[in-house]
Order: sequence, then structure tokens, then C-alpha cells
Amino acid sequence: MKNLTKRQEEILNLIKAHILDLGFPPTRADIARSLGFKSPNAAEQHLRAIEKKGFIKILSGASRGIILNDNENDQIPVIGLVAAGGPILAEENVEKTIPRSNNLLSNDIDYYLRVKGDSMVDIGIFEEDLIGVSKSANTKIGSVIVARINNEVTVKTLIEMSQNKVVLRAENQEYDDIIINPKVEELAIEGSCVALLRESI
Amino acid sequence: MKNLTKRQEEILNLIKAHILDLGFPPTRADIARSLGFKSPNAAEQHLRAIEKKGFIKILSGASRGIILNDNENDQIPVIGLVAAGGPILAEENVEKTIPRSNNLLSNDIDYYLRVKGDSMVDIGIFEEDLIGVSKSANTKIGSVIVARINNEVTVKTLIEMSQNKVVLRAENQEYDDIIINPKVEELAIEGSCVALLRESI
DNA sequence: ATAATTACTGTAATTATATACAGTATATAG
DNA sequence: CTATATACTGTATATAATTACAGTAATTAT
Repeated sequence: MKNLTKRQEEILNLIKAHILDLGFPPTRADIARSLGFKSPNAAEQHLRAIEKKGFIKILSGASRGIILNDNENDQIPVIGLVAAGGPILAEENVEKTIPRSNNLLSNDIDYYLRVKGDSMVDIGIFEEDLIGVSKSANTKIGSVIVARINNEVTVKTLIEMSQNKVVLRAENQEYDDIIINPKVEELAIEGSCVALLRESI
Repeated sequence: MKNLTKRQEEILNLIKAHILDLGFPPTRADIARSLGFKSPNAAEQHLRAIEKKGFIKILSGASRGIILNDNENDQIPVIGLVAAGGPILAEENVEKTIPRSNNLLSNDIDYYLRVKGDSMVDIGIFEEDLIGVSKSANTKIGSVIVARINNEVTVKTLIEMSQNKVVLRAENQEYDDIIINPKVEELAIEGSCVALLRESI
């Protein structure tokens, strides 16, 4: 999918705004009017270019027959089991995706992670729950974080973090604290947990 | 807002399905074709009737200019504290509403209920969580249900249910079972819990 | 009993819309 | 240097679509 030019992006945004506002796409004339074109054909040709680049589909003969092709940025991936090695968001880990427009929770969620195991039950995070993870939300002591230790992904509470000692705690008395020297073991903090979904009770 | 006739509802559903499918409303001819009318005017007149009843707005002169008026049925209420007496869904209990189209979870959710107290922590239902409640989902032994006992609303697990004995259990050892004789005390089962949302961790 | 509503057929006109064709001009890629 | 892409104007036309008008018939409200 090639990149749109500035003008083409402007037109795509106009189409999206029109749909959001009125519930249906604009006509060529609508677009021309909005952008000051003196010919509807200017809009027509832009639409063809945008279609060629894969962002829309034009239905021939149908008035307002512009279909937006789902942009992947507008989808939140749900990550199931994370394969060892490789990034969390690698395609093989994506169980399904959820349109961002349908997300009821914080709009700072980069992905949902399906919980495995019972290490966080004491704070109400159960196996099969979906945790909303933000890569940008700041992780401070006490935050529930997604960490990767020697290529294994885990969800734990961050208890202590200094240059040569990081302590992660399971919220379940049956588990011991995980104490890591990040200079010896490979440790990456992938994000922090900001919300939770349970699809069945 | 008057009720639609069967036929009018059929047409409104057709419009919604068309929008969901293609992203824009159907023409009069589309509607006529779908329902087997031999004249587009049949569709036109139905649309006028549906508009008169307040379900849509027709933009004159615009092709496919049908705007759906937001139906309140398409909003899922979030119920905060339930005032004693009166129905759960009474307006004063509604904290906010969520467009049904944004609901990621089961589409059988009639409302969300904000959890008060810690009586269900052992199965991961915490204070301030939002529980998705279905009025129609069948409640069987073992289901987590929303019950109303003598005008007080509570969330518990249904353990036993016979003509003169109903047992509800808190999922927290510190609480005793609630044993009710429905012939003596007022008991209503409002629905069963089918999903959970936690807005912050 | 009479008017209004529902539920259509059938025809036709006006307007809305897509879309082809012929240009102009500039920028960018091979 | 030449083809291709970008970004338009301007005109024209076929067809898509709304919408008015004239009916028929059954049902429902007053």
C-alpha cells in the first residue's frame, strides 16, 4: 500500500469526515465544492488515484459508492500465545483484531494480551482475560507491567527497579518474586496494563 | 416516537444492514429490489412514514440521503449505585451510556453494573469493575447473577434454587451464604453476568 | 361512516451523479 | 529525455436517483 500524497490524504480525510458527519460518503461534486475545485472531475481523478493505492474501493455506477478499506492502524490486535523470540506484535501472535472505534476503554491501548496462568489472580487478573496494554503509559513502581525476560513474556507488578536489580512480583502468594539483574539477563518492559476485558464469566 | 409497523421495521433493518455492509444507505430502488416492490415509490412512501415516526431523517435532493436517528436502544446504560426501590434501569441510576456499536463483548448485554464491595473477589470481580448483565441469558446453578433481595441489588453465585429455598454465595470466604425463602422474602433475579470490563488496573 | 394510515403498482419528470473525453501545467522516476 | 504521476479546468452525457402525481385496496382510528 503506497503512501498517499498530501492532497490525496486531504480528500480521504474529507470522505471520512463526511461519513462520520452524515453517515454516507460525499459525491464528486461534494468533494470539489469542499476543496474549491471547479470541476467534479478533479475529485474523480483523485479518487481513482486513492483507489489505485488501495485505500478505498469505488463501486462503479453507484452514487456515493466509495468504500473505505480498513486501515490496519485502526485495528487493535489481540495477542494470544507469544512465540518465543520475535516481537510481541508479530503477525503469528495475533489472535484477532478489534476496530479501534469500538474500543470502550482507554484510547491509549496498543494491544490486548490474553492472560495465561494464575500468577495475578489476587488482583483479579484471571486466565483467559484480555489485558489492555499501553506501550507509552509510564511504568512506575507498583504498575502492572508486561515484561519480557530472556524472550519470555510475562505480566507482573513492578516492585523495584534500579540499574542492576529489577524485582517483579506475582500477585499470588504461591509464586516467588522474580529478581533480575538486567546487566546479566535480558529484560525488556513492553508496556503497562491499563484495562481489562473478560469475555465470559 | 411512535412504533413502527412490521414492514417499516423491515425496511429500517434493511437500511441498517446496507450501511453495515457497504458503508452507505440504499436507494429507493435498492430497497424496492430487496423487498420485491415493483415501484421505487413504495420504498419512498415507507421512508416518509418512518421519517414521520422519527426513526430517520431524509435529506431532500441528496442521493442515499438517509440519516439514522440515534435510537436509545442502541445505547447500553452503565448503572452505578442502584437507589433502593424502583427498577435497576431507572434513569437516576444511569451513570453513562455506551453505544452498542462500540461494545466489544457479548451482544447479549442489557446493561453494565458497577460493582460495589468485595464479595466476589475470589472469581476476579473487584470493586468498581463493570459487569455486563444479560436479562435473557438463562440463569442456571453456578451462574453469577444479579439478584434483588428486599429491594437491594447484589451480585452473587446461584448455588441452589427450589420453590422455597434459594441459596446465593459470595465468592469470598469472609461472607456467609445468603439463604432465602422466596415465599417470605422478596427475591427477583434480574439477570446473569456474562462479561466484565475494568477501566483501570 | 368517514377519515386517516398502511401498503402497495405504474408512469414520468427533474435533478443528482458518475464518468468519459479533451486539455494545461508541473514534478518525479527510470 | 521521455514516460508516468500529480493536480487540476472545462464540457458533455448517460444513467442513477429522488420525487411528484395518479391510482387500488385493505385496515385502523375517530
